[in-house]
Amino acid sequence: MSENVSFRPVKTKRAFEEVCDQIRSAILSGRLEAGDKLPAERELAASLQVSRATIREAFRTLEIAGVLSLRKGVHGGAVVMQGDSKPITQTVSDLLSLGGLSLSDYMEARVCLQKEIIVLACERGTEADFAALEANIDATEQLSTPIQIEDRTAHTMEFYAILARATRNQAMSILMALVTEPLGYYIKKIGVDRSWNVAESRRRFVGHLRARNAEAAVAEMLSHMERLHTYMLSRQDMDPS
Amino acid sequence: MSENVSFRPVKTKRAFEEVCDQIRSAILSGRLEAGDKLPAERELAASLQVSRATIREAFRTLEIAGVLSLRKGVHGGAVVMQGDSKPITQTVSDLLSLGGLSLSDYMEARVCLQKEIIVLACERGTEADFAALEANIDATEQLSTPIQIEDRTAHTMEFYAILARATRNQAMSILMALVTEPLGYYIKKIGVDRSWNVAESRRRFVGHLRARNAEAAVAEMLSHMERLHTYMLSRQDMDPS
DNA sequence: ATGCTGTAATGGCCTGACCTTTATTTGCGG
DNA sequence: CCGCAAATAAAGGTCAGGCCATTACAGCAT
Repeated sequence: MSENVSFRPVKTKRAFEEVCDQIRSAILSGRLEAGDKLPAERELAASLQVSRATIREAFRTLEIAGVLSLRKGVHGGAVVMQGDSKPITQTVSDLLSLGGLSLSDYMEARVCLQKEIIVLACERGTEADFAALEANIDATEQLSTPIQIEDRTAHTMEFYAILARATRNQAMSILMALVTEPLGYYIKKIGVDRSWNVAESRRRFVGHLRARNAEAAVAEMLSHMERLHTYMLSRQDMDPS
Repeated sequence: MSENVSFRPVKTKRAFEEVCDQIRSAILSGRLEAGDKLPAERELAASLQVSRATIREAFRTLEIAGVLSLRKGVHGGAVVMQGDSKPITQTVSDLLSLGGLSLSDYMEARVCLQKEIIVLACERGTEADFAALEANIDATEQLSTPIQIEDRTAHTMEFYAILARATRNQAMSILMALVTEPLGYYIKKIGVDRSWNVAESRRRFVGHLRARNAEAAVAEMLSHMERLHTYMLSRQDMDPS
């Protein structure tokens, strides 16, 4: 049974990682919670007997992970954040730009997830949600000039965020953000399909939601996604122009 | 129309963020790609006219994000990684421990996602996939002592990873990892339900997959998840003992 | 009250040094 | 000539100490 002895990979832990772990475990154990302020860099460095640079690298790590927020000035410092889903989308964006994910896989996953979200949104969405969706469509329609493409993209992403919020499930919102965020990346890369007005499709979509007709809403979304996918595939090997 | 002027939030960009952006845009534009090695810290510091500490903070940021890998020693340095989904799961873990996500929301999202994955796995899974799942079940069954709980958890997570791989969609694998990873967190926190043998349920599940019977597989998974959810709810306010 | 100014605390950044790890090169002995 | 050990060099990891920029607040003047 000598194979059964569980060796674990050698990892010479770097000092700043040790600091990270201590802070993370303090949060896990409840000794620290959202809103709490950590000691100043200089104090922590002294009490943990490491240099300030090490503390800073640890803080940086936790800041990027969305665990801490660093503020300057007197009475500033490192405070424990509420959970934040932004770091996740940055990570997904990195994954895409590194080619770890193909367009087809991404689109398929997006469709699958949205199907589930639509079903939940149909069950639980309120009139306020639907009105917010329509207001978003109206606002998006106003932004038609090429210069406003960034604002327009932001609005489109907001549309999906509102839809996800209608599920009343925060995990769904995070997953939706995850699969929506790459949109910005692709739009920057290959532009938008200006030959088609999506507002009309979205209005029909919201209509189906309001009628609690999940099947029709899914179908509407599917046709939109297929069109989008085709367009993207046709341009994915082109340079941004 | 003075409201239409698009002000943007003041963000005094920190030096290390500027460095990060330059590296990221180098990757985006293709001037850097997976496997490439960046200049040494001291060189980069000189050429960007910032201090080495700033370069290090930038590298740290990108390392946490899974973009770079730092290696010591001569001929070490920062190399651009392939896309890696590990950083994402760490982020999700942080989100959970910060209370940004409730158990119920998490479980519901997990069920929704797995439904879609099961459908795809039923369509595309090969006999090799099913055999791998069964081998995993066998291996998990061997690990029954309390001491082996960590290995057991690892095997369980591997089970879901294999299942996701059967979809032949990498995005699905990432999403699956995302919703599976918190399992380890919860198991550490509230322990496992030892009163029930999951192996049997999993074997039935694989049987349904092999028969390409997605409906039955989903039903089997649902009953497992409901049991798990009930158990977790009943213990989520207890201390780990 | 209002508004300005000074001051202290804190993160952001810099310089320069030394330690640790790692791969190569050197050199000695067989 | 070969092989292994010791020296070397290059790179990340850490440390120490300092200055700058930002911020909040107290106290003063209007």
